[in-house]
Amino acid sequence: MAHEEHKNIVEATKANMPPADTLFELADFFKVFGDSTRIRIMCALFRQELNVCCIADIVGMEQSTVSHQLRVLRQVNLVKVRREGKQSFYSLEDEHIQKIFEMGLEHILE
Amino acid sequence: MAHEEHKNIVEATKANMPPADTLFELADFFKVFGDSTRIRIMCALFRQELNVCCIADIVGMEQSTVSHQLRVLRQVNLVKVRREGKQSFYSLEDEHIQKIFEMGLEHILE
DNA sequence: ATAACATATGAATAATTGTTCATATGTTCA
DNA sequence: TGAACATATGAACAATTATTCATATGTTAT
Repeated sequence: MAHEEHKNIVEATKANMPPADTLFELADFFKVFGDSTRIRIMCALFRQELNVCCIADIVGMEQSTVSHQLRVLRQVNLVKVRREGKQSFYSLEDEHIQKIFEMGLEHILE
Repeated sequence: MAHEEHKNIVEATKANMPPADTLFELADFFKVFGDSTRIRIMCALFRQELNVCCIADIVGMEQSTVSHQLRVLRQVNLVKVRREGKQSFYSLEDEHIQKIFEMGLEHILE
């Protein structure tokens, strides 16, 4: 490839990309979907809100593990908490989640 | 919460979830989106196919790094290669990618 | 055949991250 | 107040992973 042409393509492409920090944020967001424990937690929450020990039972992991991961999910606004007495009920925060899930499933089931 | 009720919710939720291995696959798929270098590579490929050194220039990383990450993207069928002489031209394999991107952006820009 | 170029790959390193154990915090009820 | 329960959190460890350097492979043109 000619040197000039290369340069042009590079510059034009760069100019059309979202700002770098947006893309970093985006990667951080998807990172949250990249763990099977978190995926299973979100999936469990599709039907209804659940408290922590139910979630732990469903995904078959320690309560502590689940608590840690719920914090991660909360930090990126994917789930929210509702405190009721001793229990914390978690639910999905965002309707994008189900759509993102579906797209991912469509891809891997091809 | 009563012990019985807990058990019922747990069982009902488990029964309605996709099989565990599907969810593991799903997590592995999203893991690929969870790295900013790969995100930037995919983003660069939205406009047109590109060869490896163009991509390296655009994302500002070593050719080697980009090659490694392109392999990852190829392994999960997110990009494909077309060889032309000395060069390898990469392009997006799947139209889901742009939609998944958009959903992620919608979420973080809220 | 050899030089020049483009890409791929293996090994090593550094950094990130998921899980667990132990324990702290917070809530309810006797 | 104290016991029992639900959840959160800190520290430690193991495992994964992204990047780089060095080099191998493959292609073109002289």
